[in-house]
Order: sequence, then structure tokens, then C-alpha cells
Amino acid sequence: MELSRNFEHVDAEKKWYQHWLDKGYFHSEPDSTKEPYTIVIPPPNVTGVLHMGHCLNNTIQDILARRARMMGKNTCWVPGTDHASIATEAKVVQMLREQGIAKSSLSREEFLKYAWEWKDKYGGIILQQLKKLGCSLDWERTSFTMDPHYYDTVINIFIDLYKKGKIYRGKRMINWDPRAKTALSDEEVIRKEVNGKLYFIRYSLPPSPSEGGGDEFITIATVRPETILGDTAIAVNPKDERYKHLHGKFAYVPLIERRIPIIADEYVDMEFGTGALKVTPAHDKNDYQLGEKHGLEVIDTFNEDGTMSEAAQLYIGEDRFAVRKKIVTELESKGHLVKTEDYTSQVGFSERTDVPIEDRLSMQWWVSMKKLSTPALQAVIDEEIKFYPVKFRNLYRNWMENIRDWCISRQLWWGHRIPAWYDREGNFVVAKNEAEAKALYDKQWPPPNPLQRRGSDDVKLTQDEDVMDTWFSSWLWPIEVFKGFSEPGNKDINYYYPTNTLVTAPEIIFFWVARMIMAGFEYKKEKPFSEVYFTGIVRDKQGRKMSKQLGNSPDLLALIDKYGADSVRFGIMIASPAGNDLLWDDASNEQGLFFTNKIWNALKLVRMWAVRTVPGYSDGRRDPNFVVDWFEQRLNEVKLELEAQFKEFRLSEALKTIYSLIWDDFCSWYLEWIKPPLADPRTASGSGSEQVIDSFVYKRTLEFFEELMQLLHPFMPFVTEEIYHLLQQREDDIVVKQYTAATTPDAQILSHGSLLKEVITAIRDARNKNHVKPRDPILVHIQSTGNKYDKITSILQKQVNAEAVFFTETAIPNSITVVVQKDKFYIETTTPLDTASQKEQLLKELDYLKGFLVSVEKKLSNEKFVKNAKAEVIEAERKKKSDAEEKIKIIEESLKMKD
RNA sequence: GGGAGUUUAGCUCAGCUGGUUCAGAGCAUCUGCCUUACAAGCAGAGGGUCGGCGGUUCGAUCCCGUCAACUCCCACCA
Repeated sequence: MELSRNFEHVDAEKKWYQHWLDKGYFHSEPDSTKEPYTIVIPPPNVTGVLHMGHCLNNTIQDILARRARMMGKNTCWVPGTDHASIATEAKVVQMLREQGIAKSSLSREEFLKYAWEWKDKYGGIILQQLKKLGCSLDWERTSFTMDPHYYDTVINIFIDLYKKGKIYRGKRMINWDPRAKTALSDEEVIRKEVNGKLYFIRYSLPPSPSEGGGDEFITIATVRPETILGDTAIAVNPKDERYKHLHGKFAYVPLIERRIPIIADEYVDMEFGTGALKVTPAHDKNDYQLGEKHGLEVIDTFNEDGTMSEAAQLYIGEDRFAVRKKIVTELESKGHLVKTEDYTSQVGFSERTDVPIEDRLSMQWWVSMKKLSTPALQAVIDEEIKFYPVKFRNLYRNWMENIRDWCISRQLWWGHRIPAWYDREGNFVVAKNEAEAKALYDKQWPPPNPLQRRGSDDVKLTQDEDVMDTWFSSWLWPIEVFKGFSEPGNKDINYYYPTNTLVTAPEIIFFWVARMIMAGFEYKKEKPFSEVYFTGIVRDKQGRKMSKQLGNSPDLLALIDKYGADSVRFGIMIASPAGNDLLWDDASNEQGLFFTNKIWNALKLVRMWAVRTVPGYSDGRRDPNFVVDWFEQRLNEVKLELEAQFKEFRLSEALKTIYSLIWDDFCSWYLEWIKPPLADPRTASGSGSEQVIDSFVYKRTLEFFEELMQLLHPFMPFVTEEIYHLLQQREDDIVVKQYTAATTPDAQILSHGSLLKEVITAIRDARNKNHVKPRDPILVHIQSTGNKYDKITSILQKQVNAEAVFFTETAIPNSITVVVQKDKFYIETTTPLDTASQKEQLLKELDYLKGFLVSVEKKLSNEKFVKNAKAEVIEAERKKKSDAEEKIKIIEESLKMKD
């Protein structure tokens, strides 16, 4: 079969992925005779489309999964998606708006119907895209966080934690997203530095302006003048002499003239602003605490969408930021604005909608975290769960030690609905469904008076309108994808749990990783995974984070189309140092493409040879047998290196190692060394110019090639599978071909190989430096002791393009001298030689060696060194010394000849 | 304000328990090559006081201190 000029990735990708699926290679079933290797995918949002972050993350997981599979593990990589409560709801609301439908015009049921339709239509696109990347996921196990069994599980967990007292309902200051109109957890708030102004505003002291006062003031500083309408006090530091006379007195809120007390509290920083602080308990966490302490009134001046409420009295219905401008103008015109200063402050923004959040007092559901976190923290500190890179352990620890309760209710419809049921007075029970709720309710609140309450049938219970935080379902992921809650003790959960490796972005260490660990210990009494590998963040060439707004995120599917999945995978992995962010550059895809091409060409080369039994090869009398031995040892060496690199998740380095083994050792050295000589046109008979290779060498070469493809397969699955089948007829597939164990490499053969490389490079270099063109004929004379060159002269001859190679015991006059280790090589050529520059080069080398020798001798004559250093270090130094001395002698002799 | 990390060739990074035949790789640069697979290639080369300063040590890119620059995370100072 004629090979195509290049690897045609589009066809190969389609063909092999389908073939792997048909063969069921990615599907796993529990098998007690085999060790499991399990990864659960960090479920992407159903709304998601593949971006660079996913690409990196899932490529890594696929590499780990494929390698495990080839090492004989029963590998199970579970796919799935997250319902992504707030993100999905936002998408659906937007879609409805585009159709002219307002969410507020729909009932909950109607809205959810639209949402499910949307999910069925667009949800999970990302999973199809992962197939394009080549991900070897067990598709039969695809899960969704709102699958019926999963939904039930979430509800049950809520009820269970409530019963244990670990979930409670409470009115607290929460983070309010005025666009999504929902509460957010602390983790969903992103702090950003914002340039704003600090406004100095004076409040009148009694009597009030309308009562003829207004001449005396107290001035406060604030960044949020629109909140003054909710002020219920002014606070000063009790030690502050400037305000001592005002303790217990009153002031009037400008514009609305509300009379508020002036209180004293240590909390107030005398240095900041004027030392007087306006207190708005409804709209600031600190103020709220002050309010509680001092029994202040709470006046909520905002509606849930961030407009002013009735309670504000002014600007009712107008947006908070519009009001800020207006109120400043009004304050100024009425003489309350003293001055403004430029000021930058930290403002919280919603992770999802990117609008500034409000501190808002409201009734929400909370998970009490302290107890849940204890075993989860311990497991990471004790390295029962290992973090890679380790630096994240500290981060985790810090967060866990200062953990705060988790606000889990969201004022949304898309998600797991909170199973709480209320009567008209606000009494509630937590139960799975209405019937159970009623039964429970009757037990809890038995009718006290038959006249007031004539039996439970008449009590109308209504379910909580809110749903739970998305992460309250995803923290159960590693357990419930195996139905560990809904069918406890089933075969899957027993076999696959705990899972092995979690690969995820550091951004969700608190959102997800920490909470999964907590759920694991709370419900399985066991960790959910043994190791967590945190990937870097994908950035563009300038180091900016990839984002939609910046438009610096490339279209992944277009990239795959253009370069092929293998090249994209190569590109992202080669650029991805362990534990660091990676700077994404299209050029690395290109490098991947070139690499693919290189391998393809090696295939073409190997395939064009004619295979015969050539006398002398198989019994080791001819040179290529040494080459075969050498490559076998190199392979062993690299396999051991790879094992170590994988153990430490140094995947980028592992890829570099394989890359260099294939490109340099295999293509540039090995194949060139075994390449059959050009057929001599004078003796070529009817067979033309075919190149004959010995069948033994050929067989070993194919084996090497296959093994290289195996090593590369986890990184570049498609091209390796394709080549595996093109090297020779195969029934099996590389995707499940098992690795053979590495043996300790033979150091002597390896160093012999290195010597050969070194000699070839040195002679080629000498050619270059002396302007002897690659095709100009040369003769090489080797002056060496021992017989180490006996079996490799023909390789040497071919590789430096020499007419002939001789051994000599004396120097050859009028030649170029090359010294490698302790051997001398004389190159005879017809090109006129520049002896001066040769001499100069030798002198330069001599200089270096002499300097080197001095430093070694100095070290060895240092008593303290000899006394303190380890024996092998001293031994090494002695060897350096004698080697250097010997080499100096050789170079000096060569120099003498040039005179 | 607290904590973590980074600083090695023009760029992106290796350098895993301190020992100059280890200061390295890939890109990029330069030189020479259309040599029987590959110009998406081949053969070579140049390039770094290992952020600054001090200390420990016989010896420091590697350990300690300090300063500087950058990055990230956490945190209720209006």
C-alpha cells in the first residue's frame, strides 16, 4: 500500500475513535482480578463549550487514563456534566428574553420546562467535543448532576445534614447578586480593586434644620453616599477627643432628616476619614454587627434588583449607581458635601454576572462547616491525599482552618429544590416530599386547640422556593457517579471508590475539591481520591488569562481541524510546565504538527526497505548489531526516566523525553546508523536500486518503532495507532497494548553509544570549521588504545561521509586533528587547511583544560575538602584530574606537530 | 493587613536530598547543506557573574538572612 505524503489526521481521528468505541476499550466493569484506576471528570457546565482550560485539563486526564490502561489497570474515566444552576438559568432567561418572554411571566413549572428543553438541545455539546480531542472516557457512565437518582441523592443529603444539625436556616448578612437576584456563597464573590471617590458628608446636629438648627455638624466619610438613606447611627471611637462631647447625642441624616444616635465603639478607626463612621446595618457586614451590638434599627433601602426601595424615601425605584450620582449632586447643592477625594477600594463582584454584590440581610440556608472540615483538613496534612504541586497544601490548610459556614440557598429555579415546607406562620419541616412533610409537621406541631386547628388536612404547607448551590450537588460527584448514595454498597462504588487521581484547576480548590473531601469523609468515611493534580491556568502569549471578553481564546475545534488533535494535545502539553501557568502560543501546535510529520516520515523510510537475510548481521559480526543493542538500552533508560516523571506528574517533561528519544535517538541516530547503504549502481541487478536491510535488524527496528509509538500513545493517540497498524499487519490495537517492563540499562553499551555520537559530531564540526564541505572527500585515521572502534568503523565512515577509515599508531601529518575523550582522529582532506585557526582552537581547549586542572588540584590539595567530602566525590575529583592531565598531554602533542 | 509563589540564554522553562567534563532543553538567532524518509528537513555553532547584597560550608544556581521586582490567594477598615 502506498503511504500518503503526510499523516492525514481528519480521517484517522474519525476512524480510530470509532474503532476504539466499537471495541469497547474505554468501558470498564468491576473486575476483582484487576486493579482499578479511576478518574472522575470535573463535570463541565452543561452550558459549556470546549475552551483551552478544558483542553489542558482533559488532555492530562486522558494521558493518565491511557497510560494506566496500557499498564494493565482496569481504567475507568467517568464523564458527565454539571447542571450549573446559576449559569444555566442565566442562559435560559436570556434565551426567553430574546423570544420576548419574561421569566416573571412564567410559573416555576413552565420555566423549568423551557430549561429542560434547552438542556436537552444544547447541554452536553462539550462532551461531543471531548471526543474530538480523543478523550478515552467511559461514555456508558455519563452522569449529570440532575439525573433522577442524583437529584434524589442531593435532597437526601440535605435532609440528612439537617437532621444531624449541620444544616440550619438563618437570617444573616449574605452576598446578594442584584442581577441574578440571588444569594451567593463567599467563594462566588470576586474582589476587585475599584477606583472611586471618598465623599465627606456632614450631618446636622440638633436642633434639626427644619427646627431652625443646622449650624453644627458632624462629618463622616463614605464611598457609598446612596446608602445614607439607610443610616441608623453614627459611630465614633470612644477615645476620640474630637467627638467625646457627642456621645449619646443625635444627628440628622441629610435630605430625609432622620434622627440617629451617635454611638461610641472601639471598632471605629480614628485615623480614617474624619474618624466618624456612618452606620448602615442593612447594607454592610460590619455595620450590621455594630447594629446588633448597639441595638440599632435596620432599614433596608434596596430592592432585590438593586433599586431603591420605599424605605429609602427618596429616589424610589432608581438604580443604586444612578442614585449615587444624583444624591451627591443634591447633597452638594444643599451644602452637605464637604469634599471628595480619589479613593480605591475593594469591591465584591459576582463571579457569574460580574455586577457589584450587595451585603444584604436575609434568611438563607447554611451548612455548618467546622466539623465537616476537620477530617478533610487532616487527610491533606497527613498526605493521605496528596496534592501536586505541594504548594496548594498550604492554601488549602489556610482556608480550611478559617472556614466559614456555607450559604447554600439560591433564589433560582434551575437546580435541586430545597426540601423544606412552611406553614402560614413560617414554621417549617424538612422532608422529602409533601406527604412526609405533613406527617412530620403534625408530629412537631400537634394541634394545640381543636378550634384553632381542626386536623392536619387543613394545614397548607408550601415548599421553599429556593434551590441549592450547584456545588452542593457536585461535592457528591465521586460517590454518586457510581450510585454510592442511591444504591449504597453496589459493585461499582465498592470497586472504584476511592478514585485515584483528580485533575482540576486551582481556581476551584475551595468550591469543589475541599468540599468533595469533606463529603467523602462524612459519608464514606474515606477520601474520595488519593491524589489531586492541579493544572496551570492557560494564558495567552502576553500572559493574560484567556477570556471571552478579551477574545484571546482560540477556537479549539478549528485548531483541531487545522493541526489535528494529536498536534493540539502535543502543543498544550509541551508548553505546560508542572505547577505553572502556561502561555499558549499557536506555534506549539505547529511543533506538534512537525513532530507528527517527522514520525510519519520515519514510517515511510522503514517501509521502503527490502528485507532479506544478510549474512553477518544477525550473528553480530557486522556493525548494526551494536546499534540495535545500543537502542535497546536507550529505550530502557528512557522508560525508567518516564516512570519517575509520571510519578511526579511531570507530564510536560515526560513528553519532551519521548520527543527527544524519537527525534534525536531514533530518527537522527539509530535510523541513520542502520540505514542500508545506497545500492551500488554498478552491481545493481534487475531489482533496481532497492535498499536491502537484514531481516533481524528490520524486525528489531519495527519492535522499537512500535514501542516508541506505545510510549507516545497517551500523548498522541491517533497518529500512534495509525502508525502501529501501518508498520505491520496487526490484529490488536495500540490503545490497549501493554507496556513491557524496563530493565536496568547496560551502562557500558550506553556510554559506547555516546562516544560514537561524540566522535561523529566532533568530526562533522571539524569539517564545518575547516570549511570542508559535506561532500568533499575525507580520510579518517583513528589513534586509540583498545578495540572500541573495531565494530563501529563502518557507521563512523558513513556518518562523517569518509572515503575510508584507518587505524594508526602515529600522527598523520597535514591533517586536521580532533581529540575526543582520549582518542585522536586525523582527518585527511584535499581542501587546503588553515593551520593557524586549528592551532588557535587547540590552544583554546588547552587553556580551558589547564584552568580546569588547576581548580581540581586546588580542591584536592585542600585538607578540609579531603577530610570532609564523601569518598566518591573525592574519587571523582581524582579521576577528573588524571583525565584532564592525559588530555592536556594529547593536545600538547598535537600542537607540537603543527609547529 | 495576612499568606504563598516566582526571579537561570532573546523567549518559555528544566535543573528531584549542595561537588565546573551539568549550567541544560525547546523555540528564536547564525553558518553550511535540495545527502538514498522528512526544507514541516539535515549537519553544525554562538549565547547566561543562575535578580542584588551578606552569611553557613572545604565547596552554593541549589541551604539561611536581607533587599528589590513581579504573580497569585485570603481578609469586614468606611
